[in-house]
Amino acid sequence: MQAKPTMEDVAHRAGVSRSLVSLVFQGADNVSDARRAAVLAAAEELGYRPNRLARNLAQGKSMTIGAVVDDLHNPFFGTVIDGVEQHLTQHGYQLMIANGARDAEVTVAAASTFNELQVDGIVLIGARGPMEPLYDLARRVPTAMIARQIKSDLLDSVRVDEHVGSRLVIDHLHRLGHRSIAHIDGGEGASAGERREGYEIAMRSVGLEAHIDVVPGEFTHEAGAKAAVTLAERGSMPDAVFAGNDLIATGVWLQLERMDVSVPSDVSLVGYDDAPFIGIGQVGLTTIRQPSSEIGSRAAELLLDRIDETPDSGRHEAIAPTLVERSSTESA
Amino acid sequence: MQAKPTMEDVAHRAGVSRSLVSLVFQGADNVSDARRAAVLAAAEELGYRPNRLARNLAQGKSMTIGAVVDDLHNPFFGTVIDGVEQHLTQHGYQLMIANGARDAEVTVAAASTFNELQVDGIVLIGARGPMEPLYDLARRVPTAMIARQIKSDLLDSVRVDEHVGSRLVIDHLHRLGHRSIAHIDGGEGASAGERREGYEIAMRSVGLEAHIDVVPGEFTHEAGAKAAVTLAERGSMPDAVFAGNDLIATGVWLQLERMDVSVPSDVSLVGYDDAPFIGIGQVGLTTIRQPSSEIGSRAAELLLDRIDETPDSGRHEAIAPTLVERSSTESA
DNA sequence: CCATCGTGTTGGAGCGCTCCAATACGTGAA
DNA sequence: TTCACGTATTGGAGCGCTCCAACACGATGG
Repeated sequence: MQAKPTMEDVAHRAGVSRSLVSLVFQGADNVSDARRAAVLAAAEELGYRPNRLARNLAQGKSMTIGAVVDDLHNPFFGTVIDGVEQHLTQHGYQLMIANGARDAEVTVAAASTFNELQVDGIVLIGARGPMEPLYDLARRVPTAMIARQIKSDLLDSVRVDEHVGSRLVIDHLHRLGHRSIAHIDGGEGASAGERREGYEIAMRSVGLEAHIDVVPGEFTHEAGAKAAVTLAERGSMPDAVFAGNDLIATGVWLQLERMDVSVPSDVSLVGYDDAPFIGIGQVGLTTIRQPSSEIGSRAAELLLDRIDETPDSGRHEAIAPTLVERSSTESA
Repeated sequence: MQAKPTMEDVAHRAGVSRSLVSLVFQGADNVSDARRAAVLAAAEELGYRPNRLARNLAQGKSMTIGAVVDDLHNPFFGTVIDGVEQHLTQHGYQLMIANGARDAEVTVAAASTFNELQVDGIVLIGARGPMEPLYDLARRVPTAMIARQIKSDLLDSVRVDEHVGSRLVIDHLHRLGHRSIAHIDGGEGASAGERREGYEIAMRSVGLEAHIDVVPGEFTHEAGAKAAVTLAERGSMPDAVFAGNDLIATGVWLQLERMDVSVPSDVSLVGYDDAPFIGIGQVGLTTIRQPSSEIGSRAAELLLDRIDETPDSGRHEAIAPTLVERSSTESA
């Protein structure tokens, strides 16, 4: 690692002032061509790279946005990030990502670090845990939240209406003649609660309250497999399983197959998210599709608005999801 | 957004000097309990958060590492990141992630930004494109590379021996009696070239050079589906398909099913990476397992060593992968 | 020929912090 | 009581940059 040249070095070499070098690197237009060329040449020769840390400190802004993602392994979040990133780069912002590792404290810590790093805004993707620390954060730095139902003037949010999603699932299964429909939930995961609620509401509204059966889980493949075991150990399998998301669904599916229970002939299975890989194999997974990329870019848009001018109220948008019917579900 | 209090403000409120506040926040031990308490109280009351930007600038280090990931959607990279992150946090470093979006220029740009942001080190995960700009980067900031075969003293690297992996695949298929084995490659993706080479070498060594058939692809689900169409349009299907990675394999699989070609009875299919979801369904995908998390943590370890003390030579490690036999392959 | 203007350029202060040398202040030894 | 010493605290310089007021200077107009 050679010692890093600074603007001062470049200025000296080019025979101009530090200020002039600064102007050149900011792309100012009132710099004579000769000097500009001299500066650029000197910078090139020295291998000079601007120190953005110093620049950000001096300017008081960083043109970067921090995103904290609840789980990097969740393909849904991956697509959301695409949307966020696309919108941000279009507007000259840089996106920096940190992993929340499905842990509320890690999430808050990562977000705080972003704050201390003076990012211009923060996007929380599927953040879990108590809202208070997150509100506290939102008071300090413009924040947008994705995939969680909240109502606050401190930040904006975009999510899918999970009650509608759950309703679509239950209606679909009910129409196919299934009665005992178990739900494996996402535990503490963002929107896990709403999906669970939506499931219960929907079950009631089709007269299946007696069959309400929530198996506690997590938004992971492993939790899905574990839940399948739990179901099996109870003796009688339900007619159908509504998994909290696709990751859970694939875990359930794999485990059921291992136990010689087949999908869909023995049990119908529905996921949630429409991850890219779940159409695979003889049997595609019936699931709920969320416009993930759009959700991401919309959240980014709200965030940039908020950075421009802090509004006195929060904007909270909920988008209706749709059911994608494949072959992991069939009539009873 | 309330105006941000600075150390000066805290110092003033606590009736001490700015330096003392600094000492408290650095956890210095030679500060009297009374003053420390006063400082902490003042900070609390003002809602003070240290500005890490300023701190990093003054200290000349940031205790953060930047990772540029070729493709956030690739589950293999996700697990690699886990490994990297685990090792780094253990050693007090923070991990910041940026997306390379499967594009060499985006990758270099992201890495440069990290450099300008004065990160202490950079991890390139599956970086593609010409090495020159990456070497240039490695000259400025300690760098480690994952999943790409290189030989340079400027940086360290950890990867899987792709030739061994390809060899395992071909041997497996050959032993099952398959002869025409097509390979769908990962295009410009890191290690795509080595897998392709490995495929060709292995095919030759089992006497199948006449059947060498590389279908150009990309490390994505979509490219896999497209390649399946390409194969189908040629009239005769190969006996088996060796997909460049699991993403491609799932794409191929899905598309084959759509075209009524079944796996494995009509075509045996092998993937690469052992992504968590591919065991799903009646038929699990036979694939190559890489110890991804270990690869990540090992790379992080090499990087931290390099940060401690710049070595005059690069360390390049290659780990042998293993074959996981599931049911997407069967005898001819 | 001098005042006026505009384009280019510059020095200095400042962003919020760290770090070091210098200082203040007890405390125990002489 | 005095001196030396160690501990706690402080002011100032500096990290690499931006921004602004000030300035130099050739071109313009009366």
